[in-house]
Amino acid sequence: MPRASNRDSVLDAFAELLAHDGDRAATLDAVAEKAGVSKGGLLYHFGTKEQLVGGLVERLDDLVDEDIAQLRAAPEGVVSEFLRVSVANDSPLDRTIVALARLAQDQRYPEAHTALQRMQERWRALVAEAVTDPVVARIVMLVSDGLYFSSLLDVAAPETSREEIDEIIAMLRRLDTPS
Amino acid sequence: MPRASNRDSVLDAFAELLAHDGDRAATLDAVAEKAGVSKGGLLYHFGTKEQLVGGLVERLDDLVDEDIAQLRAAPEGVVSEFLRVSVANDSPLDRTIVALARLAQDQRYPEAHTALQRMQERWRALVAEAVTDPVVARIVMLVSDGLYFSSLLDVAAPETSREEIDEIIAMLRRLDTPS
DNA sequence: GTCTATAACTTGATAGAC
DNA sequence: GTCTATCAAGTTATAGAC
Repeated sequence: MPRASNRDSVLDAFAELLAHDGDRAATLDAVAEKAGVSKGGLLYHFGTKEQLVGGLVERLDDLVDEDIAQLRAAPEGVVSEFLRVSVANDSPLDRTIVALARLAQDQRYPEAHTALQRMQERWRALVAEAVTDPVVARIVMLVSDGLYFSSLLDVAAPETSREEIDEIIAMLRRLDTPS
Repeated sequence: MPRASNRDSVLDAFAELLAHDGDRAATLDAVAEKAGVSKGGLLYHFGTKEQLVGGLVERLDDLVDEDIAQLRAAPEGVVSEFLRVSVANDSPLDRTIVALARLAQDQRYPEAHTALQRMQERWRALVAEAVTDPVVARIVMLVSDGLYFSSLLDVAAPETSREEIDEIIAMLRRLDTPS
């Protein structure tokens, strides 16, 4: 598999425009310009906008594969790592999630919606394995969703700091292992 | 103040299209048709789309006033009522929040963004009053955000039921009053 | 593989009749 | 207050040269 191709740059530009400037800013013109190709050049790689979305969906699936593996291997435990990654950090995974979340709110791109559902379900199953109390597991998922809500709208309470996340993790862990 | 005017129907139609079908579906044409007026008629009441957004922002502010009063008066306590209301129930407030959340992701409507921030800050202050532990307060806000994230994307784990919310509330309450 | 040019359509907004 | 045109700008997509 070749790397850093023009195709990849187009996908990068698409994701970044979506995540940073919103759905409406991510026009084919804007994506082409940001990627440094012409619109015709873009449309050679992705014949329609839907195929562009499809490319992003593929990328999400791959990044989630990596993420799940990383969560399983985390020495501190699945929940801690899961919540730490959930706080917006502008990683490739983060950007891809926000980009697809923007698209998922447009009824024209159901694949974006189902891709996010797939991801959510994989996370849910993993957290359910790692946590004893199902209510705690639910809270963990909702806190993670809340963190993504924040990066989607940039509106939730003054961004969650690393220390706050640590405190939240500690409290939820205490909650799952009743003394 | 007159009620059920054409102006109100236009605002209803706008909110419903935004919340149910997304940003792109809420065109002036679609809003006018759903409200049962012509586009010219719509534009008599709201001269630009920005004024239409402004109307929704006003409505949110009013509904949040009511909501805050209701939370303060809740016999079961602020947190319980707050989280119960946060789960999607298609109330006027709920619909208005989702509608403005959709708009807030478009850089053309900063008022939508600031209106949601105002709301969030009022809720945050109220919850901070009612809860002893600041970490618990933060979790409460994030769980609420998570619930709205779910109704925004219709993607989070199989919708939260009334019973689940009750269990979550009970657990968070226990957490705030250490034995 | 990449480009320019342009077609076909949609959207927000204006003009002016009633 | 409400309506019917109509316009100007922007968007996806196609055609065809290089």
